[in-house]
Amino acid sequence: MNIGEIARRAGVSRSTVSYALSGKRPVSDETRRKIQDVIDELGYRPNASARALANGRTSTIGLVFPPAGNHYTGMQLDFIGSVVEAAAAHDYDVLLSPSGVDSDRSFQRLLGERRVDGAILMEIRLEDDRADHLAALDFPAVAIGRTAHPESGWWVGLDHTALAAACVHHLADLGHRRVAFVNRPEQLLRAGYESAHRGLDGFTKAAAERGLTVRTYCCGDDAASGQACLEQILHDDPATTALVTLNEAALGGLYRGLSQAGRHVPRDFSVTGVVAGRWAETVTPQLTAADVPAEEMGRRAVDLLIERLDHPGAPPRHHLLAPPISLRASTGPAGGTPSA
Amino acid sequence: MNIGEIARRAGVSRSTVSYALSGKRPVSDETRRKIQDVIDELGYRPNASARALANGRTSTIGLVFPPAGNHYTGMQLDFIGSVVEAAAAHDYDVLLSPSGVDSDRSFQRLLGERRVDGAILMEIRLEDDRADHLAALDFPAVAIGRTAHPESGWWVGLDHTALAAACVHHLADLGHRRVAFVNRPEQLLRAGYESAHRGLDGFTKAAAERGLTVRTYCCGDDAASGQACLEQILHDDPATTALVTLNEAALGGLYRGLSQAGRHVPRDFSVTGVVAGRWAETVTPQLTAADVPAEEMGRRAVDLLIERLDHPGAPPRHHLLAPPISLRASTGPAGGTPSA
DNA sequence: TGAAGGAGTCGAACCGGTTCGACTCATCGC
DNA sequence: GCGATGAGTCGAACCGGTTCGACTCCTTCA
Repeated sequence: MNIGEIARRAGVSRSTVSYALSGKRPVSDETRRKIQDVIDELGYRPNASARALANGRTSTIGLVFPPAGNHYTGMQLDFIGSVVEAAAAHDYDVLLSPSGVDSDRSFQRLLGERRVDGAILMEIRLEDDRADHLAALDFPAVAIGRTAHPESGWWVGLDHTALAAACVHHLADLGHRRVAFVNRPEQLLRAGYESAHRGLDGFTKAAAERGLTVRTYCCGDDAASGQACLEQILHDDPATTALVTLNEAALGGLYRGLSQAGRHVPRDFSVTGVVAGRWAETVTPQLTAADVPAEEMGRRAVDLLIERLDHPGAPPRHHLLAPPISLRASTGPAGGTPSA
Repeated sequence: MNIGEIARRAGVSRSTVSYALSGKRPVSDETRRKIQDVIDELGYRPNASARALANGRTSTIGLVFPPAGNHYTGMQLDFIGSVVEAAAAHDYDVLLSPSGVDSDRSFQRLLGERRVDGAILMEIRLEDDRADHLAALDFPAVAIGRTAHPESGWWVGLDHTALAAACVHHLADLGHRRVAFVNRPEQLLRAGYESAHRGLDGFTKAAAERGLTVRTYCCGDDAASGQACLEQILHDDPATTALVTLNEAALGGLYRGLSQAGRHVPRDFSVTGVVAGRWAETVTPQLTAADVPAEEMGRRAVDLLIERLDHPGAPPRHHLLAPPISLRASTGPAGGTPSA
């Protein structure tokens, strides 16, 4: 069941078996065939730990994902799925690492104990100690999201600034003048999550540019918070006629709040934002939104990481994506019905 | 940076360092302190591959999850998150394995190459070759779901039969007489997915028991399919006043279909089913449903697996869960408005 | 015809840990 | 005063691969 056993049965040395498998030195056809027969017969597969120990590569990448205590959003699910799939295509496995409460500990496991060849980071912050740490170690990593200093790193990012601005322009073009912004939870904003910050930034600037009256809100990642947030919005300014949101998980709650306030979407109230496409389609009316290309981002992150692993010392590369707004059914001209 | 370096700097042998770390043999306080100082100074962590090679355990469990080509449902996301979290609590990492198109290949990676100590299987089928294969190998595995022969295995399951029946009884108690069942996609039913089969079974039997008129449907895992399915239901029997579904991802589409057909939930039409709680709460009105305790199931699966790893040869254990129906807002008495 | 070179193979060292047997040295009981 | 006991330590073997250097043939070409 190990390489020695194969060698014995095939009547060759262990190194010959190794070379027959790796092809790193020539092996005669006859020998190769004999070895292959034994391998097929016994169903032999080389031990991954031994191989990793010998050649220093684990063929595994780490996926560092958000604290498990929080809810996961559908977008994160899409990232995970696409990363696993893309990694498999390159013959890499994916090790999940919760960068939760004790993020140091799991980092130590991944890097210190050499469990992975490289890492993909999710839920990036503008000032991200994990990213800094990895950069300082020159450890092969790719971020999904970009820090405040994006030039020096490897990442795949979404241009949240531009996307939020595009949402504002879309609403302004439809004649909306009083618009709310529903962000991720306050605790994430305080922690410096880049999507929350850049999205807010893009929203604010574009709104100023178009002379809109705006209010901005943080909202928990669940339906109940979304509903509460919407009540607050209408309480603070009943004349609000539209909102932009980054908060996928709150979307259902926002819709519920609107429906209970008697505002029809899109006749009385327009909703748009930045959300993964398949989740935008689950609500009624379907959400007009900048669709987060989660699958593409995961795939590109893996491709970049593989490239970095294959070419150590290569200069940093990155992709900044800015998908267009998909027009669905949740936005319409302002003033269909004057607000109560 | 390896154990020999630590030993050299501390002026002891490699084995002493190993014993100081593992505690498997006594080491004097003074020696232990010297070693610890060196370790702290250098930030040493033992190499996981070397350790795995030497003691035969990787401290990693494999999570075999569904084909990536399909959409993931929120429930699956919850499983993944809770499994990772529970595994971390036991000092295990989680390796994701897509059991996709080429499920043999990734199985070979996991088991043949000894990348994991044990495995957790998701999306179980009644006749599940993966489960059979693992059982034949006596490989430590725990299924989330149960096959047609549940006595012999380790698993954490949901009593879909009872849950679907409970939904039927709930609707029958409210006076509904014509009820539809919306299952997972036909391809999954054909493949023998246990939740689809047992759920259908429980629905059919309970409906017969209560003398209901029923139709059953398969429905794709997305909103568009849900909407189409609902149109079909009302086309086939416009007098239908309620439905039971196992299809979380189609839920938004079903609601949209109802709304577009002018059926108000719950006044004209009741909806219930088996869905993870936090997703039941994102739709409006919130879904009265048997809440899938995804988090608990993931946690219990990990606990069982750890137990099995720690006590090889222990007799099979399992948990069959049957959470009660959470009454929310999507069901009501039949006949509120006679159907058009 | 003999040196050069390449194909094919082997043995040994190595990767970085763990663990077993053996050794030394105190301590203790009789 | 001496053997038994156990704490503390070391060296060597081992886990299962990879890789380097060296060796043997067999061709090829001067």
